[in-house]
Amino acid sequence: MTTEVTPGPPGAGRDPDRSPAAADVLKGDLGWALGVVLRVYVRGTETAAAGVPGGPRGLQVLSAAVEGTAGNQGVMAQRLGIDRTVLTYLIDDLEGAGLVRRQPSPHDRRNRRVVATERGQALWEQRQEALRHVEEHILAGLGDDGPGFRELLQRLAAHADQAGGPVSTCQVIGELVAEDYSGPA
Amino acid sequence: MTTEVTPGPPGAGRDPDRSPAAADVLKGDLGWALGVVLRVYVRGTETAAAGVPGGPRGLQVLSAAVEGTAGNQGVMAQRLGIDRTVLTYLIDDLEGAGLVRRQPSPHDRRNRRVVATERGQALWEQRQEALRHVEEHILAGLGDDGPGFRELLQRLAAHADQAGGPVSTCQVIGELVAEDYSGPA
DNA sequence: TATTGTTATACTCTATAACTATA
DNA sequence: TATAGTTATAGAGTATAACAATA
Repeated sequence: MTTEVTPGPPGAGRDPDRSPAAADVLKGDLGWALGVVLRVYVRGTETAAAGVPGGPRGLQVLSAAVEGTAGNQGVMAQRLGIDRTVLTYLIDDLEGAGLVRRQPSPHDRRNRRVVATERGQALWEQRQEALRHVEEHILAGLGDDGPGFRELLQRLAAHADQAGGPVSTCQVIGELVAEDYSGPA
Repeated sequence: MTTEVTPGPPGAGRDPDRSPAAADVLKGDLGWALGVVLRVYVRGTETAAAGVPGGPRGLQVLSAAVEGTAGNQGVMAQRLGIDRTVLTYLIDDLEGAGLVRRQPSPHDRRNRRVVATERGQALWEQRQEALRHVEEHILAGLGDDGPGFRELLQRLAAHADQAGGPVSTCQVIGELVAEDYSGPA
């Protein structure tokens, strides 16, 4: 069973496959690290979101509804990082389950405020407990530094949430990118 | 243009839609924060990965190939959090572009080690620079705490990467989950 | 028989565009 | 005319299952 354990430094082929500092490039990659943690998180919340229509994402929509700071579906979609059209389906299902309700805004009847029903509120509070368990279980890997990490992450997210709207994110990168490698050699 | 700015505390409907502490539930949500940051990251890397077949994920595969600690495609897929079958397609495209190469293991000819070609290595080094720019740009939102956050995140990811394999992630959650809310009231 | 990788197919998920209503 | 939301449809993405090669 899996006896191949990288039996030492291989003799290398004919061209320089050896990297100058290829020790743990992935571990140094911010995107990889974020992906790993996020995957573990959503897998943990899948259990906590059992029975909720949209799964973990549906539970997030419910959270946004409980929060009630969305205003309309558009900003809620942007805040959650999902398309407006798929949010429609998610809300449809949550509304069908009696967890949320579409409340047309009296000021601008095009806008619809998504609010949690009494039942949705109760369910949210119940599952919130499970979510805290998952979060603590994940952050336990950091020991005493868990709360510190949480605070930094939230600061970062709050910052990125504002700046992430338009293009921003550095135009300078384009300078470094010239050739196109999609074609064969 | 968007004159609806939440004109103060609304008078509330008939049932208690107001939450006990619904101020910023999303900001307290670890999953939401991770998602926001990850989205900003991948959007930033899309530019840095321009021309690379698989986009940001293809660049990640290339990184894994440069690292060379994968052993076979299966563990690489697990490490990158993608399905083995889709990894096949990604490697196909990268190989077609002359960036990586499938190297059958001499010890177990079922295993294929994915290694970067000279061209892939060069491209990786070039784009690595752009990736660092993106990461620094994101972490700049934390000021002096950027490096600290990076270190904590990497520790956490390395930890979760090991424990995330089997089920783990808390069985206790299941106890809290009983009813099914997928059906209508 | 078990495992690695590939392939084919079906499925889900996403997003583009067209439509309704409100402004 | 412009915007919010919905709907329909096409497209991308994903995963299940069957297969070939190797152990």
